[in-house]
Amino acid sequence: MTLEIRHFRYFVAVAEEGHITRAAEKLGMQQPPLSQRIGFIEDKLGARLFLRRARGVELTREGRVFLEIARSLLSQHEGVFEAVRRAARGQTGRLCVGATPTSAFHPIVPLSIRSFRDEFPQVKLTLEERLPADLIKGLRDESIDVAFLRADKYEEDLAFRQTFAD
Amino acid sequence: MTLEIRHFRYFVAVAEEGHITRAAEKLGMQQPPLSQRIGFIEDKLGARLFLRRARGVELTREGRVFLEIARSLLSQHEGVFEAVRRAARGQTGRLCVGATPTSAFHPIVPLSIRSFRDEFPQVKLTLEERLPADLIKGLRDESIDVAFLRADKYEEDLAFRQTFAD
DNA sequence: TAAAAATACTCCATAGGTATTTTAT
DNA sequence: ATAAAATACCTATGGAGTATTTTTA
Repeated sequence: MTLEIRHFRYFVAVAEEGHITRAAEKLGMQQPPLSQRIGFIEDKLGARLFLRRARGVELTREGRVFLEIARSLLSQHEGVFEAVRRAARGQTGRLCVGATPTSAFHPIVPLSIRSFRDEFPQVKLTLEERLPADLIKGLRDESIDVAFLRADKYEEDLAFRQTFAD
Repeated sequence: MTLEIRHFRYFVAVAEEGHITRAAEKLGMQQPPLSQRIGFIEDKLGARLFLRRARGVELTREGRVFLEIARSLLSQHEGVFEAVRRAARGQTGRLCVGATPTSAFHPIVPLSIRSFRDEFPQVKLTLEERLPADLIKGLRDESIDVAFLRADKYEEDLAFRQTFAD
C-alpha cells in the first residue's frame, strides 16, 4: 500500500489539532482507527512524526517537514477538480464574444468564430457588438469572455493580448 | 470517497499506454477492475477522460488537462519520501547542540561541531549553553537535539550515550 | 490518577479477480 | 470477425468501529 490522499488529510488534521481524539472528531471518525493510520504513515516513512504526550501529540522535526509537504500536496489535489471542471466547461458551455461595430466586419472576426465553432460545436457562441469602453467593462464583470479591440488604446487594461497585423 | 493517489497512477498508466488492458498488465492487475477505476475517476470528475476506440482508448481534451495535473501530483507525491528521509537524517534544517558551561571548552565540543558543519553544511547549527539538568529537560522536549554531559551522572535518563575518555 | 494514545478484536466497504457480454471497426 | 472495453458477480484486504489496556505527566 502507498500513502494515499486520505492519509495526508488525517496527518494534517492531527498536526493542526495536536490531539488525535479531537482530530478524529473533526474528521468524523473514531480515535483508534486514526491512531492506526498515523502509525501506518510513520511506518511508511520510517520516521516518527509525533511525540506522544500526556495531553496530546506534538510534531517532531520530521513531522514539521512532512506537514509542509502534506499541505502543499493537498492543495494541489484540491485544485484538480477545479481545473478539470474549467477544461470541461470550455468544451461544452457558452462563450460570449465581444466586438466593436467596426471590428465586427474585419475578416479576422468571422473567420475566428467560424473555426472555433468548427472545433467546439457544443459551445454556444454569441457575438456582442458594443462600444470599446463597454467591452472592457464587460470583460471585467465577465459578461463577455473575449473581445476584439484596437490594440493600441487599451493596453494597460488588459491582462492578455493577441495582436494581428492590419 | 475521494480521488486517491492510486487513481492518479492508474489514469496516467492508461493515458500513457492508450490501452486499458496493457496498462493493467503493467500495473500488475486485471483489465476489468482498471476499467472500473477509470469509470470511477470519470464519475468523480464529471468528465469523460477517454474516448473508447476499437483498439484502445484516446485522451479527450479534459483527459489531457487531467494528465498534466496528475503527473505533477504524482511527482510531488514521490518527492515526499525523499524529503522526509533527508529531514530524518538531519541533512537539512536546524540542529541545536547543548553543552554545560564547563564542557563547552572541552576540545571535543568545538572539534565535533567543526567536523559536523563540514559534513552537513546545509544544517544550521546552534550551540546552547545550559546547566546539566536543563540540558536533560531540553533533550526530552526536543528543544535540544544533542548534548555534551558528564557521563557518570545522568546514565539512567539517557536512551543513547557515546562516551569519550578524559 | 486522569487524560489520551495504543492494542485487540470484529465488521464492512471498496478494491480487485474471474467469467462473460457488449461495442467498435 | 476480432480486439478491447464494459458488465456482472464473487472474494479478500485494508479501513473503520467497539471495548479495553497501556502510557505519560
